[in-house]
Amino acid sequence: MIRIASWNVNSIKAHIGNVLGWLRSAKPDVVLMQEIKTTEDGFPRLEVEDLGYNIAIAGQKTYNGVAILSKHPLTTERVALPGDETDSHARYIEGIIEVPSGGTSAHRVLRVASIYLPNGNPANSDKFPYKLAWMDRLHAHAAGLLRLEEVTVLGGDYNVAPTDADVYDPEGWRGDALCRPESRQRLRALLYLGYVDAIRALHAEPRLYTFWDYQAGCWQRDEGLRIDHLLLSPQATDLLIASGIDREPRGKDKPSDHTPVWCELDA
DNA sequence: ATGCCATGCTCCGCATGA
Repeated sequence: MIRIASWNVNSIKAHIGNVLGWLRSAKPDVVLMQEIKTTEDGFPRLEVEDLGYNIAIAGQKTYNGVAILSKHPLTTERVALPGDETDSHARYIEGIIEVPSGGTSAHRVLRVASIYLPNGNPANSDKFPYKLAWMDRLHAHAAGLLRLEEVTVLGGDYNVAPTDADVYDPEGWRGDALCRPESRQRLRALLYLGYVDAIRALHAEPRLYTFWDYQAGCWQRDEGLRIDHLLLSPQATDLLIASGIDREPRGKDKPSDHTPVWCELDA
């Protein structure tokens, strides 16, 4: 059994206490982390390694930045999404994890990516076409990964609420880049390739959110959005046992505005 | 209609976020 989580921590340095506390209690085997907001030299590597994690980082000063944490051996495959050499944002890192299987020296290969998809707001600015182009690049790369027929998890902050059921106030968010039809169409296109949303595969209940704005008491009113996702390849979907959203970190003092989403694979 | 709150840096006002 392997537990894989994705969490936008909104600055690893500002929230390291909450992150370490959650790692200790939730004990995920793999963490796909977004918005670390630091270069590799500013990442609190020793504190995380002390909890038994290997670390792979694609860092950036001030903004963005993604990482992979793994209790099992981890190899970095790429630190950028292919398709645009001029894109300097640290929004993608992909790695290979060797998961021990059985009592022998055999292992199963797990491929994971930590994704921080562009927000895209305001939707009438050049940030929106950047988001859509980024999603097109992700589609092309994700299609290539499917041809490998591996156990693959593409997890992260997709900055897209798939349907109105994933938004507390669909009408109010209608024109937002997180909910625009162009964004949702591209997220659906990833699913049509063959990837499965680990939450929706197992949960039909309403008000499943992963993000609550800091403002206007959104957390206290449970006014959130589901924008963090774990997309599973068919080979990973075959192993899917459980999934969920861990709301506890969002209720702590000085929290990230996102909370972890997780799944368990029978691997 | 706007700000609300929070992050980091050209660090006390700004850009960015969702």
